[in-house]
Amino acid sequence: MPKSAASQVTRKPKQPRSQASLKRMMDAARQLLIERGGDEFTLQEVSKVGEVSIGSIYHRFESKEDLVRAVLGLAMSEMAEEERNSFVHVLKQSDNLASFVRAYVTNYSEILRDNALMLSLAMRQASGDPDSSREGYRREKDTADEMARGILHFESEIVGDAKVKAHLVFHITFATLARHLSLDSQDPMIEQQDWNTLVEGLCDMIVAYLTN
Amino acid sequence: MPKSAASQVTRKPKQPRSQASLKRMMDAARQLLIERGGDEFTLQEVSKVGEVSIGSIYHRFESKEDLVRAVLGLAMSEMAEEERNSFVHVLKQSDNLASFVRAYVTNYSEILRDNALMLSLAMRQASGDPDSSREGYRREKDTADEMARGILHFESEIVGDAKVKAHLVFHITFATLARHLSLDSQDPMIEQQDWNTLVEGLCDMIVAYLTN
Amino acid sequence: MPKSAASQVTRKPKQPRSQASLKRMMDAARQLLIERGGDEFTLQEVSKVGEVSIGSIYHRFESKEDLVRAVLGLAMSEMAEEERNSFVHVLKQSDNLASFVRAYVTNYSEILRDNALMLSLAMRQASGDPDSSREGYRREKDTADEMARGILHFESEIVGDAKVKAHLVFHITFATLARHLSLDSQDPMIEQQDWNTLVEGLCDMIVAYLTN
Amino acid sequence: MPKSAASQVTRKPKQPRSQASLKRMMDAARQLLIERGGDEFTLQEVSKVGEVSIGSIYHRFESKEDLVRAVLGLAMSEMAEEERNSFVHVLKQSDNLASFVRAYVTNYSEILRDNALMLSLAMRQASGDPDSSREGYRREKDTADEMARGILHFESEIVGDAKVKAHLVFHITFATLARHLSLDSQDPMIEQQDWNTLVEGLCDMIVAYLTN
DNA sequence: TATGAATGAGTATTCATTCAT
DNA sequence: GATGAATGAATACTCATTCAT
Repeated sequence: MPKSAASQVTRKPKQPRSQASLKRMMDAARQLLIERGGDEFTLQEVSKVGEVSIGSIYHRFESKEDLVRAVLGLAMSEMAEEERNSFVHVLKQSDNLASFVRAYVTNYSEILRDNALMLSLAMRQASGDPDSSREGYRREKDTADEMARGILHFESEIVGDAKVKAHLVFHITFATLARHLSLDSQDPMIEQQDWNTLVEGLCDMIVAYLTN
Repeated sequence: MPKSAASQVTRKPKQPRSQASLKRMMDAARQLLIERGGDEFTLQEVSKVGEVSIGSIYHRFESKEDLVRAVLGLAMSEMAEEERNSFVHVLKQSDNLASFVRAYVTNYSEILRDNALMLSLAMRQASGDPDSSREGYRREKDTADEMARGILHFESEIVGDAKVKAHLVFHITFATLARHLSLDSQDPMIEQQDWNTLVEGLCDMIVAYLTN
Repeated sequence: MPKSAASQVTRKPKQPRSQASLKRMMDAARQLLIERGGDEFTLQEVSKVGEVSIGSIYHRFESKEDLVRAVLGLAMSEMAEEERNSFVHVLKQSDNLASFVRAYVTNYSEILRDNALMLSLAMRQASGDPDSSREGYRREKDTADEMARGILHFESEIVGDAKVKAHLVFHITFATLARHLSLDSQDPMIEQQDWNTLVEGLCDMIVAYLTN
Repeated sequence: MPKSAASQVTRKPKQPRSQASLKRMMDAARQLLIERGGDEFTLQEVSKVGEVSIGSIYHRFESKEDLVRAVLGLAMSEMAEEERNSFVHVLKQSDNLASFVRAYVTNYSEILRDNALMLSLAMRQASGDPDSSREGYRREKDTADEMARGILHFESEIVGDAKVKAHLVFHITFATLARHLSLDSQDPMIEQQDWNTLVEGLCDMIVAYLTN
């Protein structure tokens, strides 16, 4: 069971009333984060939207940055959870390397797409905040390990060092998808058509690489 | 011959004195941009470092943002110029697809690495500024076209639609390299060892994709 | 009972501490307004003189202009109150039209004279600020109505349409007095001698007009 | 013949080219003064609109304020000239006091109305600028003297000290008309209907005063 | 004389954070 | 614990005026 990311930066309230207020302020912050496409909101606004006093926010978080970090961390946690669930599902249905890769990349790209805004904010946050950066790397590594484990199920089809290749594949996959999603969070991103072409090409490339 | 990017946002001064002052303010801004890793500097500082009055800055640029845009645009222009020069060189020395890809990716990754900070700033700028975004897309497309032209020199070795594959290859190359450089500009990035592994793996993947 | 003009532009604080701070900032602003003969003062100065933080000012008012508007509005309110009090007094002591007119104009001119600076500032404010303008018109109309009511006490002495004449008389009275006070707020205005002549002549003219 | 007001604050250029440039800058300033309803324009704008260099402006005027003063002074001069012309005309056609007063006030009010904006700017200018203030008083006195001379043509009809009464009449006339014009320069002023009522009432009052 | 680039002092406003109630 | 009024440092931008060319 994933531990709440918020717990890492917050005094955990025991009272239900306090838990509700913590939820309200984080929800408000998330909402504003999405609306504004960044942290260009004031704590006054969080206070208003979430119906929490500013003092309460400072009772839970040491700074505005802390609050934002917690919200993004939680979002990333939830995304990781989605990934794990999706992964189990994908693995069950795949009986060869090509179909696994295709299924995995497709699913993963959808998850990234759904979380594009929060992800890009978390990545922006990471540059410049060593803690977030480390956290991000850790999470990315977890996912990479997982994908590698999946690929290794089909080790017999792979030519060369399966482990090394698997990790490389993940990094390239993530970089490519992330870039084409997060390059810009408000534009319509890439056209659906191009997106499909990109994903398919990427899969072909991966399979070619692993099996040659 | 590439036209200075600055010319697109600036009244071009004819006087040598003015040109010098324009250069001083842009240099100062670039220096501060690098030192601070972002636009967290004041115009007072630009004024001091560049020995230009604040009024002069506003005489040339409509806003601080404009100044930053111009500096980043110029840096991107210069990088594009480097790319073009490098490309000619690379093409001359390569007599098969594998060696071209290897040489190109290696050279390109070095150029990106040298310009990592400015590039990441430009990318950050692009998200949220449609104009910069468009400009960035245009530039990326130019480079993609160029790389594709290079790959097509070895069309005979390629299996499938060379043109489509070539463009895909560029996008994946750029995404992978950019991500591993720009994700964070102040950390020591990736270790040199890992970096070499990444670049080599990427090349193998590309070649495998193109020739299968 | 007149409602404080300030209440119309300000969040009314319930706490005594806050009320005190609101009073301090308005007093400071009024003082500076008078000292400088206009709004050529900075909020830094208000902050210093009134011993209130700049933030507090912005907590109460949306802008410097708003603060000035509130101070002038309050001053005009107070002046209107003075007028009302004076009017009752004047009416009691007068037993014929001539003596009423003389008493009224004299008293009114003294009130205007005492408030000359704030009045001229409010008039300046009104030009260019529709809200203030409307407010000014309303106030002027109220006073005109009142004076007309006074004159109508002596309707039997009046030749022609008493109501119409009464309003005209007020407008001419106000214009004449205001002009000779506000034309310039720092100069020694008109000499006392001339002023007396003016007021007397004005009264004569009014009486002649009403009774012919 | 009226001496140009500008001559009092300006070095007079002998060259026709210079005269043209002086005219251009004053015209530009007048235009901007009218457009903006005040001196809220920059010398850059004067420079652009009038196609004169900023240096040229400073060659003719010591400061922006000086330029504005000159433009307003010129406008006031022209208005005075209009008044004089109108006065001669009015006097010729009038054969009794009442008709003279009526004609004079009507004409005068039209002149004021046509010059309302420049007049109100000049009055604003005067408060706070002793020189302009004195100039304004002088001009007003000239007009007062003139009107008094007119009234004295019908001395036989007047009861009391004609001279004293005449001056008072002028001041009250001017104050009333000026106030109802300049109170606000952008609003539609007073309705035409009210305006006519005001002017007629004023005339009646004056005649009643003079003949009783 | 004419030009217009350069100067830089001056100021309203924002908002994270504190702390008295 | 909760509240939200108070704090005040920090900063982009304007524009009259000067003066080198």
